[in-house]
Amino acid sequence: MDKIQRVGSLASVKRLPAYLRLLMQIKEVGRDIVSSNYIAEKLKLDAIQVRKDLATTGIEGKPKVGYQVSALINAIESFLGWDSNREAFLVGVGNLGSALLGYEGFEAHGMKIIAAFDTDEGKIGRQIHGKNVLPLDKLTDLARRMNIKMGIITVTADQAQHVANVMVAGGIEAIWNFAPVSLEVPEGIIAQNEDLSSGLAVLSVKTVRLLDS
Amino acid sequence: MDKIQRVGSLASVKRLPAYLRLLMQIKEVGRDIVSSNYIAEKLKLDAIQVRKDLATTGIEGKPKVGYQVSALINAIESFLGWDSNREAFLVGVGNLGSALLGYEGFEAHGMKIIAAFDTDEGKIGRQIHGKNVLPLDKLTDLARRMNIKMGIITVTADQAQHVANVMVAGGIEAIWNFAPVSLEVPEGIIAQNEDLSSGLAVLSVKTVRLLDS
DNA sequence: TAGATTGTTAATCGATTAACAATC
DNA sequence: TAGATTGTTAATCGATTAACAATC
Repeated sequence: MDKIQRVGSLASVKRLPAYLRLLMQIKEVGRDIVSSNYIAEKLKLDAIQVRKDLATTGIEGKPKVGYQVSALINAIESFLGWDSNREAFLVGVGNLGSALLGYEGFEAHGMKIIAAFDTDEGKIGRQIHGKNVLPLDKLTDLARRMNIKMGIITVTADQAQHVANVMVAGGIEAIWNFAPVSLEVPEGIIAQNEDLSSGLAVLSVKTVRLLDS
Repeated sequence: MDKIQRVGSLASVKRLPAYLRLLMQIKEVGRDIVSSNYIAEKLKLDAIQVRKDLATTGIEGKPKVGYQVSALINAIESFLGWDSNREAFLVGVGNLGSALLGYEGFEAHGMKIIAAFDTDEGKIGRQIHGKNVLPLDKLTDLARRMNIKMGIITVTADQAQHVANVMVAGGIEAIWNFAPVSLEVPEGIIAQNEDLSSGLAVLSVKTVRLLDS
């Protein structure tokens, strides 16, 4: 486990989706071979860094030639697990939750949201972007019966921990959390916090500093 | 400029919103003083790191006592520029764009979305979460006249660069980009990319590795 | 072969963590 | 005063960048 963790830094993993997108475009155009230099230039990264990042996926390029585009795509998708198809439940059908339900790109990322949950009677029973909205208290049982392993949380901060508990009770092992709280989850459960305000903070600071100078 | 950049790492800045949220809660409860240890415990961070992070905002605590909650809140808000009120334009009234238009928390972050733009005739002229949807080709002129300095991009990847160009032409200086592309912007313009697929990649890798072991 | 490109090993840089002095 | 807490200086760790060897 430790060895696997060490292979490929977290920062590398975060850049992989950008590589993947670029490679898809390159493939679309019909090119078979690509160099780290080309990728670096397009994504405004360092070529050495590109090679290091790609190496984490296990792919090998050919000196003087470059990387084979489709092999690279496969390697990245496989490394990320995006070639499989994991089913997910989403909880919290507010603005953001609805937006995620409507986003069609997730299937290309190996994830399919198959149902949504909420506690609001006005939302339960409706369909949003073709997905049924079910009562939250059905989640635990359904997740167990359908063997769902992934959950997405788009409720408010004060409800998020409760929702996480419900998910864990249902056997969900990976939680993508958009609520601005850090969740308490048992050992072995993975929680990834997606905090939009962090990004806004960075932008704000850069803006403030720019205007200062 | 270099000196200012060095003060406070990017990683520190990203954690500041979490401190701010916790401090708001603490203030709500009526507590006036807080220690770095308490904050660290609540947010599952290291106390030394908390003190380092807080120091970047310029605040000083008192040995043996701790930090004054309201002073800390003010310091963080001021450091981030969240005590001011910047007006922003949003472009791309799809699922995500609509969600952001409906998010009421931005005003607490010093940002107010005052209008939305799109190229879809079916959306132009409508209101979404109380905000008018205007034609994109009005943006440049309006941004100039209203002195708007911040833009949010929630269009698809292929449209994002064009929208960025339009924003820059309108005098917008800070762009919060949710499209999965890295934007080309002139010197002096700040573009912050918010790439959700990076987060999903991290979660995916952790999941894959977990299931492997 | 020569040149271009990969991949590895070493050096640098930045961020986190540790040790400890300062102080209310 | 003594103990608790901040703040600073040093050490460690991880990630990026540089140098260079390997190779098609």
